[in-house]
Amino acid sequence: MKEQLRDLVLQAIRSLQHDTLPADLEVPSFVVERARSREHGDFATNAAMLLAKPARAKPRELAEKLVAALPANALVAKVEIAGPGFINFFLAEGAYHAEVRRILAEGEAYGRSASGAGKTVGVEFVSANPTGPLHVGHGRAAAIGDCLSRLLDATGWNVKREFYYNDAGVQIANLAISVQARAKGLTPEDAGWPEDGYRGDYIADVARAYLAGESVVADGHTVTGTKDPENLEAIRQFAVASLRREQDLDLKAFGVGFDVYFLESSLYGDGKVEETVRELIAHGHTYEEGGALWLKSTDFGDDKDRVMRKSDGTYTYFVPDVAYHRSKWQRGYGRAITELGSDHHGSLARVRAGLQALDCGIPKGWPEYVLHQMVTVMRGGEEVKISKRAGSYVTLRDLIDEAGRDATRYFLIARKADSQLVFDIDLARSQSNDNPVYYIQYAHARVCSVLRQAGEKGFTFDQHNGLDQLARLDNEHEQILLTELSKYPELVETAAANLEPHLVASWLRELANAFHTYYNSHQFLVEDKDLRDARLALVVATRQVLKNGLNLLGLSAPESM
RNA sequence: GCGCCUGUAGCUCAACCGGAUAGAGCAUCGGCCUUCUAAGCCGACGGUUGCAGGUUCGAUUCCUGUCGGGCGCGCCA
Repeated sequence: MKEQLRDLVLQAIRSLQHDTLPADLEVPSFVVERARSREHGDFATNAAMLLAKPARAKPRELAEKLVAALPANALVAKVEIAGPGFINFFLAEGAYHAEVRRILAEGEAYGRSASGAGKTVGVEFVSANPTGPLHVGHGRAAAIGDCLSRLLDATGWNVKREFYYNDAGVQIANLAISVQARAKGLTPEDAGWPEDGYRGDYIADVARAYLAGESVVADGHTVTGTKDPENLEAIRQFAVASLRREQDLDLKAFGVGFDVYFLESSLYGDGKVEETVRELIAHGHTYEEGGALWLKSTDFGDDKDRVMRKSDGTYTYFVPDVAYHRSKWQRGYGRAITELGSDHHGSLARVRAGLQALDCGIPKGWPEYVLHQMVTVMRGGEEVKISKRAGSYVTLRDLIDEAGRDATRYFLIARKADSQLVFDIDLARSQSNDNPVYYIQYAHARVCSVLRQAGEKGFTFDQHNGLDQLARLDNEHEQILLTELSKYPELVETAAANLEPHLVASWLRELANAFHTYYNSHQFLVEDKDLRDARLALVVATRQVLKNGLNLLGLSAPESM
């Protein structure tokens, strides 16, 4: 709808171009947007106000001319000029009726578009190292990354979800030592416990399984415990596999999966790290100082130069980071999105600088970053910091077990990524009207219930007739619901373009509200067959859009509650 | 000290990347169930958008300064 109106305005501008408007006019970036109030019609454009200056005319007079030049279109019933020079469009009823037909015809595909044109986008998120269970922050990352992926998929992108992890570095060595200590019967309270050892109970579980000779399947291969507490390498492999598997189980319970699991060690194994370093040197963006190799990242917008190779010969972590992103580029990700906790935002400028220094055609703003702020968990008005299993932090598993998958996902996605988030466990687990998740799902379940009731009352829903009778939908609540439904495609487009999945959450609430209000003021299962079919058509279309929206957030659409 | 994010109703948050009278939920108060699930609906109350300037037809949105909160500033990852 919006696009069609935009085209009309554009045509009007063009037709005025040699007359009222200068011929060499650069058409300003006017917007067509939803009117806030119904008095202002359905859509409004600010075109006249933006053109007023180049045309040296008064906005309202220019608006008059634009309106006169507007081509006729079946969509538009009435056009008005208001305020400082807004042009308000009142749509024909038929425009909304057509939208209902479209919803029922397209079903799950309603709201999908082809704007991504099948191009590939890599979305990296979570990327937790296998040193412990996933925490709330990872949960937020998982929810955001997964919903972003769904949004991009819905707008025609070929999405590759990617999880990158370090299976060989300092942290992993520390993990192995910790498990070994447990295997030898030490506890974190004992004198011989490793200095920076991981103290959570899960370490003891891994040690126990290792000593029992259990087998673990993770990322497609099987690792069996050798039972030998002295074999640190065997312990490392077993521990990494155990924790990877645990994380995968948590992610699966959360409804999140990946296309690619990328191991940092593979970058060393296949020489990609060395290759990246050679490239950087070859392009002259490095220098040696103090026995270390530096990248002149300040040439590319970083605030200081960075050490690549320490004087002990090993690389700093950001080198494999650059090599990894280079690999994404080489694998054909013309677009890449990296979702990170904002505590890592320091790496952003560094990685981009490294990629620019490679001089291999990577665009400046590549990859795009989506950063999320911290999550604090509250219960009974107090902050929760501890989980039994992990010790020092609240795990994603804790939340899923307590509040359920849907509520957890909803609460982690419903806020803008760059604002801090308070996760209220009491609210998330309350099965009451306090909880927005159930509010939305309830709307879906209610439609299902109405259809069941229809059957019990001996009514059969004739959808074809209903679509023919849509003109019978003439009350205010029906108008509001029709309008709300038609916003869905625009919403998906906007949320995807801005990388803001929270917009879907808040809009779904509005749609549910429009439905509940309608439900409370009108009976759907009336004796008048034509009216009944028309209302059922509207309500079934609402159910479809609710379902599509819930699906974008990875939430279930229950048929009864 | 420097950089990034942030400040909107008592609380938790929106506001379609400059638009018209800044919107929801929770909380508080008051209404609506012999009728499709009340996990619902309706109404009331609640605001100098942290503060001060600037840019223009118009600012919660952009710019500058300032105050408060978070995070980051290693030859750690």
